[in-house]
Amino acid sequence: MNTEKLVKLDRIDRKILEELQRHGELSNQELSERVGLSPSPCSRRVKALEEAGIIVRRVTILDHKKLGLALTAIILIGMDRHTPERFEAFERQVGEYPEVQECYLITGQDADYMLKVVVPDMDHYHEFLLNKITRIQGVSGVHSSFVLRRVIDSTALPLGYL
Amino acid sequence: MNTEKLVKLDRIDRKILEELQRHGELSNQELSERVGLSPSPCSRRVKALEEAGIIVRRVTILDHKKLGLALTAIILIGMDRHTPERFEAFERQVGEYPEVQECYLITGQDADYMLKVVVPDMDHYHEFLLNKITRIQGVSGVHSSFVLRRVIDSTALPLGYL
DNA sequence: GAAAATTAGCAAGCACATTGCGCTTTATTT
DNA sequence: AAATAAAGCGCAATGTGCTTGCTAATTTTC
Repeated sequence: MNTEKLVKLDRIDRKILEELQRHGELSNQELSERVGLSPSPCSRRVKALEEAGIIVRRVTILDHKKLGLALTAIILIGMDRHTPERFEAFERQVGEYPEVQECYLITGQDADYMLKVVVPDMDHYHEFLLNKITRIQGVSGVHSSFVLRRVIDSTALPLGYL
Repeated sequence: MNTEKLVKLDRIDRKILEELQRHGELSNQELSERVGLSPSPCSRRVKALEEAGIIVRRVTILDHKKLGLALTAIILIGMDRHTPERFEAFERQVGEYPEVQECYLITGQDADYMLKVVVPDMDHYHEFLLNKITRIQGVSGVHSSFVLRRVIDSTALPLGYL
């Protein structure tokens, strides 16, 4: 199984992860200084963390407003029937839409899925909802909320529990 | 103002952003090949995109399961009074908690804030809710949902609208 | 259609990442 | 507790990739 949480992380590994999850642009040289190591063992540790699958990938965060993507919506979706076929079809379809940044199957009586969707404006959102979401088989209830302000928008995990 | 959406992006810029927002680890050399450019102008374009603020930052995505952070919760929170003081205090407090990955002020009658929270397990979640969230002045309603499965978990923006 | 400005490509210099190796430190075993 | 084994750090060298100046070509503007 892939459940190899046997990977032991010491204090320096945690420091490396803490730095990298916020500053992915750091050079190995600067990273090594921040964690109190010389470049070579630092490079080796990062490589090991990648191979262990703890470091999954690197991404670049873009400014949505400057790209004309001003509207972020949170959509709660309920399904009519809770069958595997319904869920599979929904997930396959939703995966085709680049507007969907996040899609989670969640607990709760109100909804089955929570989506985070990014579009230029309300017109485009309306169109997205009508032509894409509500057309998917099995979607029975849809509740939209809109993001007024991004108080916290991070990808960092809490490493204090390790 | 910072509302300089006057930044003109041609086809190559869009290609660069499309690649980088999914593959932040790409070397400039490989990126230049993918977008059909030689290394030097590619490097210059990336630098320009950074200086224009379109590229905000680079981050590293970690595997939460391998780090023993198996529980992700979606929390909808309602406030008793909709005063600026209440909101400011709430946001300041929430910003102190590393478990909170996302916090949005949202529209809707059911809730004022939506939070995405990452913790090791249900025990820790319970503790987090009791000792941290419900202790914040003004929090009146709290509704928790838990992520059963991550269907889509991306940071990529839809660049097709540009 | 001509001039100006922007941008690509080349080459060189430079910085950085990486690998091998000896040494120190930590862990293990008797 | 001593000796041996194992893991990890740092140094130095090599190789790769990034970046900057300059010329040529392309695109844009008047």
